[in-house]
Amino acid sequence: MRTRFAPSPTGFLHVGGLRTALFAYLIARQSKGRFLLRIEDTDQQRSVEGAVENILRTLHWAGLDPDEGVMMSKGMVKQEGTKGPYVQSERLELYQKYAGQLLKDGHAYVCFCSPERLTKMREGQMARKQAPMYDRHCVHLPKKEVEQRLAQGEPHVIRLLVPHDHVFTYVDEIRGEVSFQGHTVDDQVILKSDGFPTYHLAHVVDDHLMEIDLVIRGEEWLSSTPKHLLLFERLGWEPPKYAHVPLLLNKDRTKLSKRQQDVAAEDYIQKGYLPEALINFLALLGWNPGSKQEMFSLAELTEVFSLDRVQKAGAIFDLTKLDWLQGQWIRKLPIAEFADRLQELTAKRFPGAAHDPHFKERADLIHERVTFLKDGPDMLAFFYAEPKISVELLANTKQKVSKDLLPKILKTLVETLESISEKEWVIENLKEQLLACAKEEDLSQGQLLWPLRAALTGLPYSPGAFEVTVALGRPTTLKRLENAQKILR
RNA sequence: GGCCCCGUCGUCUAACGGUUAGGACGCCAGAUUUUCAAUCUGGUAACGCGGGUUCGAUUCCCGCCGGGGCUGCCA
Repeated sequence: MRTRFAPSPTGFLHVGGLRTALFAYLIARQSKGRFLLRIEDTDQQRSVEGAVENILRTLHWAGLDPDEGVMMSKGMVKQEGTKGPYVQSERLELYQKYAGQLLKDGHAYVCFCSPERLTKMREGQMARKQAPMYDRHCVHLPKKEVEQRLAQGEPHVIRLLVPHDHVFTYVDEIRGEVSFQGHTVDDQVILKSDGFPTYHLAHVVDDHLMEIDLVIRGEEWLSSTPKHLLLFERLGWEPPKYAHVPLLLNKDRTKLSKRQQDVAAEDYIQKGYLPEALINFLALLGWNPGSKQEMFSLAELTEVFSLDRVQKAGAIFDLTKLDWLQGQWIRKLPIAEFADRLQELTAKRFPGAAHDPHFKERADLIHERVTFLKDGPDMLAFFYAEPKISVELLANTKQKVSKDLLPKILKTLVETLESISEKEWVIENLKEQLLACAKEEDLSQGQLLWPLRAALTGLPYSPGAFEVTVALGRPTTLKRLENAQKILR
């Protein structure tokens, strides 16, 4: 199956767009077809510089690289494929040609109405509580007059002539049968006065010429589908299948908007979400596997995805589950990969981390405790910088460590640990010795271990006391305990 | 206003006439524990309303209500 994603380069890639792209990608992959990327830049005003690069980069991040059309190669945007160009502004003659054909066959007509007249017309219709629709003012202009005005270069558009007695019915891949009465469908402009096509004509011409089998797009297009169906019919082409996916919603169930929360995929990248997590989350918004499985890699999705399990209703874009998935995916990262990614990040704060031979073991200590990679450096800070410790931190009510008790505890810790040689400095042994010592001194485990951990890390929470003691090594451990003793005085 | 789409826990969802309406996230409680997480166990919570059809409706039909999308020479 050939599917496509066809964004407008009007800014950053919207998460809803990313989801649509994901679905199209999955269908193409699982049917061993192709996933195309086409740029819909027919609105010159709204095109934004750099938007194409950004869209491509985001798709790449998500693992959804297109295999035909507009793509990225060595950091440069280029087009690949035999059905191009894949940028609509480069296909103008094509649209004009087909618009001319429709005109010639009487399926479309030239309209000279000014924007002012149209506005006035609509206002009148609304005041009369009528549906705003073009009143066909220009439909019956004598052929001669049309030619004459055209020859004089009068601004005009081309409109699709919609037969009012026509009933449009089609079977949507997600919604089933949908139908519209012809008289409720407007004579839409298909070619603008600047010679650019509107979405409607461009979509039909391109998806036919690019041999797209299945159009997956947002639900906002559902009500324009009859126009597209008519265009295919009038051009003598077979229409593709359509799948209108439900919209992503704000908390108040309105269409997801920038006003209420971050909608650019870019925002989520910057917040540190893993592509695996975002993709997994997006897939589960509006689609379900029909099983109890919650975590899906892109490969697994390709395996089991199907449009008939896509929800009809819109889904609120609620991030709580995304955070959970993020935690799941980060813990699922193999330790080597987790360490690699974290090392780079940590080295930016602590250059020493770059060549730390023990980095992997250290990273492993926080693997289960971290949800975002960017929280990692803070959690590893005590390995690369002297921790700031205070009496307030060393004492802890919950652990029943009072300030009065601290000198004794620290002294005990120092004595016990000093008695352990470098060679015996392994977790099992430390555990055995320290626990025995606690018992001897009539201290609870918490009373002994909280000050140890706090003195070593300077943090209210961190990996366990034994793990930290081993990871830091004997000299550093003893030095930090001495420092702790000093601040008591 | 018109047209179209939609309606199960707070959220994402399962169910395709008969279930104690299931799962996940969240939340709450407990377990574990040297802290924080993580992990495990348990709990909380939903079929929008009214009519039909049927022995039986969350499920099928109709109406209402509610929500959304479209209604541009934007996509």
